Amino acid sequence: MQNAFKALSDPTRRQILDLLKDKDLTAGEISDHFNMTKPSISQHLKILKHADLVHDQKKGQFVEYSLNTTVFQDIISWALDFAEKTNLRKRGL
Amino acid sequence: MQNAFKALSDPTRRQILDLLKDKDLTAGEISDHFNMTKPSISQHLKILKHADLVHDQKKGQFVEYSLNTTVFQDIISWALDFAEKTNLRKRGL
DNA sequence: GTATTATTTAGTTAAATACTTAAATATAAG
DNA sequence: CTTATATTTAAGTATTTAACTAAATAATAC
Repeated sequence: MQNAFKALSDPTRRQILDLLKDKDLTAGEISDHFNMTKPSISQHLKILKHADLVHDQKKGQFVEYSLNTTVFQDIISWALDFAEKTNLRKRGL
Repeated sequence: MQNAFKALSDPTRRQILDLLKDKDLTAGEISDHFNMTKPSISQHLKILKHADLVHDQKKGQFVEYSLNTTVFQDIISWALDFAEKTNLRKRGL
């Protein structure tokens, strides 16, 4: 999860994740959604992959990207811990 | 929530949040936990405050910082949406 | 008021980041 | 095997970021 927050700090990468939430897409399909060169998007995909936020699979000459939900679940646990612990403490429990 | 991910991308700021999870602390008490100058910590606190992750309150000559859980709750909703939606879709529902 | 302590602001610098273009790799098609 | 398409890697550059020191602000104590 160390790299996840870094990866999530960029708006382009969060947009990519939003696209992948609805359906799996190839690198080219993803880059079609942005006013940015393919190499730039490729870099972003590399960072998302390294943060385990996406998974990639070769499909012939294409590379299809999909969301990996495990880190999202880690983030939920992390944030829940803050919200619960803090709110309990503030009520003096 | 736009600024929250940016704020969370820095390890020092996440450590500050970890400290505040256990108890409210003044700016000076926070900086005591780091090998870093007070101005540097002050900048980090400013960023956390601007991202609504912490709240500050003047206590005499001190400034006491505490966690604000609202953005953590937003993050939980955000991540839940990814995890749920994606997992349902992958099961063909 | 003057000095002391707590914190923030301003200005500077080094390192990291997000782009770009050009070249490399890999698969597919003729 | 040559050409075309999809994607990534490499190299360079401009912007952003995270740190520092020095100075400013604010509250307390004498």
